[in-house]
Amino acid sequence: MAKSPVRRSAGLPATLLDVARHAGVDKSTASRALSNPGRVADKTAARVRKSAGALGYVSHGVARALTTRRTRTIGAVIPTLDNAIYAVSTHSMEGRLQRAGYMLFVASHEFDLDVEATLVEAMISRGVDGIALVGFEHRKKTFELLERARMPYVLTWNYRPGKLPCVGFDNREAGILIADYLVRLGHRNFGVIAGEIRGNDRAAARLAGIREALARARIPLPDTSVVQRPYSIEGGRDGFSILLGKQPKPTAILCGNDILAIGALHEARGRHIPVPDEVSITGFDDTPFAAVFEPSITTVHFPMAEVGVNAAIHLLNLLGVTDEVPERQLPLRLVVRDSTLQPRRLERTSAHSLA
Amino acid sequence: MAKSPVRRSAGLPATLLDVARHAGVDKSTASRALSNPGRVADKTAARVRKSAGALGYVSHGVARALTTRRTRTIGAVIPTLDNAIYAVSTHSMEGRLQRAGYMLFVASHEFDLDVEATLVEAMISRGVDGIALVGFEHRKKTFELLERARMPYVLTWNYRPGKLPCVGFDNREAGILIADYLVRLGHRNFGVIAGEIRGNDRAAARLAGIREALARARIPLPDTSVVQRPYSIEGGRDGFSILLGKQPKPTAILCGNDILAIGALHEARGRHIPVPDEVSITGFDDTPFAAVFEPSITTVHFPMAEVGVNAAIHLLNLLGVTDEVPERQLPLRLVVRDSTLQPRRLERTSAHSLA
DNA sequence: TTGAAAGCGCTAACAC
DNA sequence: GTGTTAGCGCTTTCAA
Repeated sequence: MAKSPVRRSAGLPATLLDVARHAGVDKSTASRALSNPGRVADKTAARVRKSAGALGYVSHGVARALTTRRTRTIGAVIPTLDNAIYAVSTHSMEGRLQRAGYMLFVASHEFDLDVEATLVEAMISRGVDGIALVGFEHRKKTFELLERARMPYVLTWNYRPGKLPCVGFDNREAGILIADYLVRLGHRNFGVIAGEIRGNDRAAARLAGIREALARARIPLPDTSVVQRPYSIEGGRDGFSILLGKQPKPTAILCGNDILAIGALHEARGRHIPVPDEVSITGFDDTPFAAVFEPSITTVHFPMAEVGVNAAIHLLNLLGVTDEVPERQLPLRLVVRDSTLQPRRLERTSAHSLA
Repeated sequence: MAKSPVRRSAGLPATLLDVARHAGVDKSTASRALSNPGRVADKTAARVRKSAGALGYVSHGVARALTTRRTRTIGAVIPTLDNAIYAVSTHSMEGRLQRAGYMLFVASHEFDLDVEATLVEAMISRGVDGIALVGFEHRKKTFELLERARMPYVLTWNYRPGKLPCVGFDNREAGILIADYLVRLGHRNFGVIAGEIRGNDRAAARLAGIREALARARIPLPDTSVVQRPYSIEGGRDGFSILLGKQPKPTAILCGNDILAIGALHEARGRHIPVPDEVSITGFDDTPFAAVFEPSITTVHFPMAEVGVNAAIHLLNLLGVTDEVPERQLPLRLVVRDSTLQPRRLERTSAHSLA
């Protein structure tokens, strides 16, 4: 007898060779029968399938990948899953990939771009067919790794016209959108509770957009009116307290996302500061909670799920797996709710002028 | 010249052979130098490392996995990432695995256990070293796949004494905890907005716990007082509307999670039904929002992050990567907040009896 | 301490 | 339509 007889007797998982022997064919035929049934006689294919079933054969993707140079695996390197926007976009991305037979690695770097580079290397090493990153800003090393490995990749949650492989929207525009709105309402004193900007070019761009809109309206935004806090309710609370201590008091506080806004709103409630009457508060993201919080939160709607789906499509397209063309620039929408209003002073002024 | 000279010239990623040639050693030496430096002369090791750096060598994990039969990869098959509890536990799990040099596959089955089985097979096929599943209930096929592959696995978000490889808590107890609390407050008419029970044994166990607690107190819970809705704000709103239409009106509504509770609370606010005065509402999970919602929500605290971390430890332990011993049974805690109160009728009754 | 050789399980030419 | 053969890139005995 040759080397290993039917090794399943040893309790080891069945290999293609076991299946082939069981079906009385060569392993190459078994291979074809399983993954390319068209190139094999129907009867043979059926017999092989039956043997595979009988032996509980599960293909050894690692070995297959070594020859095909495809793992049917994508890597998503994200800041964190502990924030709804990345959780939701990663979820929708995975859903689309799953439909295409791809599996997704997910790894978080907690906004540390050096860790990100390490993770990208770890994914390349594991043979992923493509990689999704968040944002435009990455270490030089990250890009080098990607290039050297000729790795298809897509940058998400941000968009810029051109041939950059990205799927998202213009974050600066999002900042302008909401700041403009407040300016038009008549606000002149602003505070900003930014999330962490380091390692987060989207947040930085949003802040830049806010600055730009205010500058155009000749409204100053001193650095002391911009506080950076972690994206948490606590962060929003802190930020609010600090900004409310400034003179002149801001009549509008822009928060880096809805969580921060909720924290700010909660702190305002605790201090019996009426929102929006005394101060307007805004968020970003438009998470489901923004609509049901009391007061409901004015925010910018980000198409979280669409980011993920289109990132998946972009990658699958690059891999030649789909002809579907990704929507690369996704729509942004200002959602006006109850947490914003004209500043009081303005009302008084109007009242005066009317009197 | 042998077969391929320095193939990097072809633009292909460097292989170990390229590194070896560049360093003037055999590839087996290069291999040792890179992954087992102790078994190689320091000078040689240094030279190999330098060559690897110069060529931008990234190890081909797929090929390595074929020989070592280890991919340093874990699979997490979860219901969805679109729910904070799974997002957070998956996040913490990934964090712990990352520290140990493991990478995580994440795949969602949207509460469909047949899909789950497919995903488990896909992961086994990709050679994961271990798998984390959510809950105890799985298709027979899922367990067969796991056994046949001799795959280390852990069941999360649930706990039962014994040697079952699980990390979580007793969901039935969670249900009892909160139902008992409401019973002690004096409630006698209950409504339940359960999340989807199918394919979710945790939710089913929670509901069973609620039923058990009520039965012990001889309080009926007709099937019409239990509605199943998707875990969403909308679901909570719907459920609330339906239950409020019943006679007798429930004085307490238990929701399957905080999201449903928020939906119910929002609907109550829309209908000007005061909570907790007219109806008490509870959740499960204790997500950060439960504390800041108005009214703040009475709920059961689930240690989401701990579930993930300990699942990771459990798996790493099974793989012999760590000696750390996982906490398998995690603590549960009733968190009483402002969305619950004694039922009004009881107040009146007491008033009467006092008069 | 290093090199030579075998082989992990699979696919893909290439013959027949 | 099916079998034969040669690797994919790495680790790992086994010798030297």
